[in-house]
Amino acid sequence: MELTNKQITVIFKALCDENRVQIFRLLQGGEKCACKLLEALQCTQPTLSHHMKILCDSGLVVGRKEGKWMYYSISAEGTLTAVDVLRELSKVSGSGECCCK
Amino acid sequence: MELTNKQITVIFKALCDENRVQIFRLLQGGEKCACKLLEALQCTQPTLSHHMKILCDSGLVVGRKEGKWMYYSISAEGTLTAVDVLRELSKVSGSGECCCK
DNA sequence: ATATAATATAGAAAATCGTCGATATGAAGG
DNA sequence: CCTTCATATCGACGATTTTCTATATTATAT
Repeated sequence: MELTNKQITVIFKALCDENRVQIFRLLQGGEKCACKLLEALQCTQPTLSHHMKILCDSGLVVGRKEGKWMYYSISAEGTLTAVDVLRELSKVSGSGECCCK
Repeated sequence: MELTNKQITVIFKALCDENRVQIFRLLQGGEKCACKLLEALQCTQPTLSHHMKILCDSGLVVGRKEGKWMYYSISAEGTLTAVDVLRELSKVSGSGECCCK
């Protein structure tokens, strides 16, 4: 896959904000319409729209338009990628022949 | 485990910055002294110190003091927790009985 | 066509974050 | 004790992010 450092930050930026984590948890209950999320979220509609854009850009969430409604859900592919990236980053391959003595 | 939304943001904030991802990748080679990281990082020493604090606060990295040197390494426990949190967040348990029709 | 309803975009204010230079802390060596 | 070296903290500044109000877009219904 080989993501750049920049691309990695875009993924994890999605989970850097409390509101977005809360949205994520709401989506664990399955696909939700934007209006349902808005009810739960104590913020204005443009603010929700902004957060949904960041979540979708990260690939962790996908949106689907149906008529005038937007439905959002957790992306199985996106979250798998994120877990992979995190596990890859966690791999330590060296012994750490340090250093300044 | 049961982390709050706030605690989750602290974990992923660690990987929201390109420099910190780069530091993480350097630590994949094993424990490194701060001075080694500084050489690789094109930033000032206070900036590196600031990033290391955020990385340690996230639990993904641990620091060890030895004399006047600080050694940093990837935390196996912290990264496992992070992967767990991410996998837990990715679990969809509902069908999404939506919604506004 | 016009009105209504859901969502997105633009632009600005406020808060947060990343960065720096200056300085403080703490450990080792003369 | 005094100096030197590695790292941490402080205070400031610019950049980015979050949030809002106002407005635009797009789809449905009358």
